[in-house]
Amino acid sequence: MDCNCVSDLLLPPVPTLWTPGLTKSIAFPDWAYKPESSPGSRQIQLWHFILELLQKEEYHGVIAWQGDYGEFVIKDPDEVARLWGIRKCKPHMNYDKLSRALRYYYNKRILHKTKGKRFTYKFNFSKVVLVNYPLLDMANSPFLLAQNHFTNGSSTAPDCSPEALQSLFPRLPDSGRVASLFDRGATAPSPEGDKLRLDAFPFLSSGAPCYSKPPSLLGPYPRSPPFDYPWGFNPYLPGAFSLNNCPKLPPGSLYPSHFYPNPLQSSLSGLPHPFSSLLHPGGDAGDRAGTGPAGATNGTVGGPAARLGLPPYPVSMSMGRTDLLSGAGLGAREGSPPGVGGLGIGLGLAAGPPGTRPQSPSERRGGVKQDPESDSDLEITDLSDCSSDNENDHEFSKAARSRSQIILEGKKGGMLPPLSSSLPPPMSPHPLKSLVPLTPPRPSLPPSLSPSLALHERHRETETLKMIHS
DNA sequence: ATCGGAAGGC
DNA sequence: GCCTTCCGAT
Repeated sequence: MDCNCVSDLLLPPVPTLWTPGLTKSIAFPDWAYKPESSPGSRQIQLWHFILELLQKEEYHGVIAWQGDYGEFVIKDPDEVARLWGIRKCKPHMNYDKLSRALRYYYNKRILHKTKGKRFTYKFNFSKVVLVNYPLLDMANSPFLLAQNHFTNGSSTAPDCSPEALQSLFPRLPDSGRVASLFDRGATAPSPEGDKLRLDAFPFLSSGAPCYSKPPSLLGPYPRSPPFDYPWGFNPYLPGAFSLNNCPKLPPGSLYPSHFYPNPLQSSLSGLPHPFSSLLHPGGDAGDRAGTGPAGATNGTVGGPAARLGLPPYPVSMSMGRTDLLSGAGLGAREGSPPGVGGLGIGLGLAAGPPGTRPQSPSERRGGVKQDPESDSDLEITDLSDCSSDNENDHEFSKAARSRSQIILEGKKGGMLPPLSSSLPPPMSPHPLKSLVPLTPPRPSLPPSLSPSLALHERHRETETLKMIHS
């Protein structure tokens, strides 16, 4: 009766942020990567899963960001339900049940329904962000200002209560207290404590303009599988993303111009130093990735947002190897060394050769693809590993598939307008502000191209850490 | 289509 | 705790 869904077993963790060239590790606390950190369950949670789908271009025909920031549309309810059913080994999952689970999130304020719009829901980013910056004192942090930003300016205040936090990460001893951020280190300088504090605040480290790596969601995945990465790089090894340990970029890979925006971005950009400086290092962030403002600014504080696949702009990337639905558990794509996707996701490679677009499940099922079997490595349709409580289980996938309809949109990707409205000035200085050393404008040249710069960064990082610890 | 109560599984 | 399943109501 065991569910041996490979999706929950084989997928490697991925680093939170991926900074081409100037690599920087922004790892969340270990517990955040563990399936057990999901309350009451060691399995993936539905909202994780939804976010996971949302960030994959190949599923944009099924589910995609649309409308307001954080708003998404389930274009193919049956298909989403099917995928969810596969993931959870629930062959009889359907949209009715899935939507019930989504409704379950209403009370938890993780999601809410966009009334009047069919199959349209909206994430409450306060929740999502909190999950990733659990130690932030949202009540006193400028981050809070970002919250109302995502609630359409209306209605309810974000649920930033410690209780709410606990509901998501009950293991947190003292969620929501920024004080704990420092107390912990001062009193019990355990490695864990240090790690927790430092990792929780990427912007305390280097002010490097990080590019957000397409997130793996707070995952159902085990976080320490032996896994071979290309170029001899394993992002999950300690220090893998430290500045003197830059992963080599695959030949021909360039930084995509479409990294994730960050729902916090506009909020943070309105903040006083250090956030603003982190967002616009050197006062010029846009030239780095050759894009507009959204291009290079989302990484540094993009950890939480990116990790969770918050609304992409303008295009999201495939999850590659970490994409269970892409068949990670069923074997890597031929021709790709294992792990290419792992980094490729950050480089926009996993989606396929340049100029190509991964075919969405809907497209595939819809007959666009002639041979549905030929790309079975991209989609898990085999439920044989799942426990079965029904003799007709094998019909499930088929039936669901036949019900699915092709829903293609003219536009690619989940286009979302960047947040344009400005936030009110911060209510109070950020508690971390005084701890962050002023950083000079950063050169735009990625350290990967400049070893001496990398050394410089390393030194700076060290200094920063010293300051924090002192 | 959407909602939420209720019961039950894990 | 987080769904899954079922179902009546709107």
